[in-house]
Amino acid sequence: MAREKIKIKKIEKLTARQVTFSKRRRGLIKKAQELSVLCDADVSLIIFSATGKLHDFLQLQDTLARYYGHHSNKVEKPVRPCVALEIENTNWKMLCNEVYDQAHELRQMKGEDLEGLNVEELEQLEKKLEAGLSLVIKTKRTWNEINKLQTEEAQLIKENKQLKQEMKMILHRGKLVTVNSELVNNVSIGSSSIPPLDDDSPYPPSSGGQTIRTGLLKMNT
Amino acid sequence: MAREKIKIKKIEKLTARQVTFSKRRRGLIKKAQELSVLCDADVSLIIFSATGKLHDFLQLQDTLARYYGHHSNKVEKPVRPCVALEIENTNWKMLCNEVYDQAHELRQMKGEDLEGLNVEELEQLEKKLEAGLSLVIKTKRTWNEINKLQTEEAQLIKENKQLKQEMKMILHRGKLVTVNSELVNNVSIGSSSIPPLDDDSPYPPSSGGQTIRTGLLKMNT
DNA sequence: AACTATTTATAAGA
DNA sequence: TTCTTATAAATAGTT
Repeated sequence: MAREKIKIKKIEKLTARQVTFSKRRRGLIKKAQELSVLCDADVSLIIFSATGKLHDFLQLQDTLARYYGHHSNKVEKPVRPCVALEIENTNWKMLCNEVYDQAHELRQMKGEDLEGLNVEELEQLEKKLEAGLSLVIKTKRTWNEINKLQTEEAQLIKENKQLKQEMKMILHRGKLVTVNSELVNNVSIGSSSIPPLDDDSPYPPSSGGQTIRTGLLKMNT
Repeated sequence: MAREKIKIKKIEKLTARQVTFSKRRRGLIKKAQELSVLCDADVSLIIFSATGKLHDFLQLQDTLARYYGHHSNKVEKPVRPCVALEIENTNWKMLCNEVYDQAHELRQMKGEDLEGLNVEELEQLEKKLEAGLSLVIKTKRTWNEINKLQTEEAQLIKENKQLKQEMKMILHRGKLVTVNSELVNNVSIGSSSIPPLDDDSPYPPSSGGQTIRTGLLKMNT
């Protein structure tokens, strides 16, 4: 707005940027004050410089209306540096940095953005990926083992049920001969080498998954 | 600032005040945007109208967008009072979620936090890691190849120099016999299968590194 | 920090 | 609200 028209884009030269920041900040504050007074509006303005320093925290309405009542239109700036806000802003920027760093690491682990790395760095990355991969493969193997055991278990349960059924048949035939109902209910024959069997299997297939999850958790902690 | 100079005090006439509010609000927002862009500053502007019912909440130059290089010119976000704070909160939470998700993905790529994954998910993870690893290995191989070539090149240059030296010796002896100076200077003997050699090697070792960097960049783009 | 040629914002009117 | 325009205000480059 003077001498030459400028493009609204970041001023590259540091000193020029600082000067412009200083000038325009004053102008912006003045405009904000005027708006608040002229139109009875509550205007707050929070300006952080590029370095993250809080420059102005203005709550204009109340104080300034009074101010203008006393001193016509000379402009002052009630700067109230607010530590809480500065901390908030710092947190925000730190979080942004964290997002950026993580995104970069992720991309590199996915084989992207490798241009800037030398052989040593690439080898480190390779080792990191291999370490991760080996743990994943190990975990997968564990799972496969578990699944295999689950299948075998299911097979055993099935076989057990069949055996139990056969057992009952045999005992039933015995009952027909001896007419001893107590022996049938308890399914226990003293001299038999076959262990007792119930309808409630000690390895219910439905609860198998949960048991295994717990087991896996233990294995990995 | 026009037609007539005005005193900076509350405009009594309601309609005039509303008109001025509308105009100056736009101007203020524009100035705030310009400051944020020109000087790389974070500028927030909160404008409550006199009634307190309307307000503008502006967070200019979204920090995250800057980090990711997005050009989302968030010019104006006119929202209701409670919504403004919610937006801030939402932004924060979204960023936190992003950090969390990325951290989790990273940990899993490093072989941690695998408890919750089933075989399918583990296989996906394995594939992801293998893909990344293969790219890293490929890049490393390229580098090793380049390093090998560099070494060989250096060796060849050394040998060439020795050969050249020997050649000169031979020619020098020849000169002593035939007294033919032109042959010595041009270092070219018609019947010889050895190509001419200069002091200026076509592969200077000093520029080798730079050449290779360029090549690698091309390979990765 | 001050100066000043220009650009920009805007008060009043339509 | 929007447009116009005369004028006030802001400011980019310079000193």
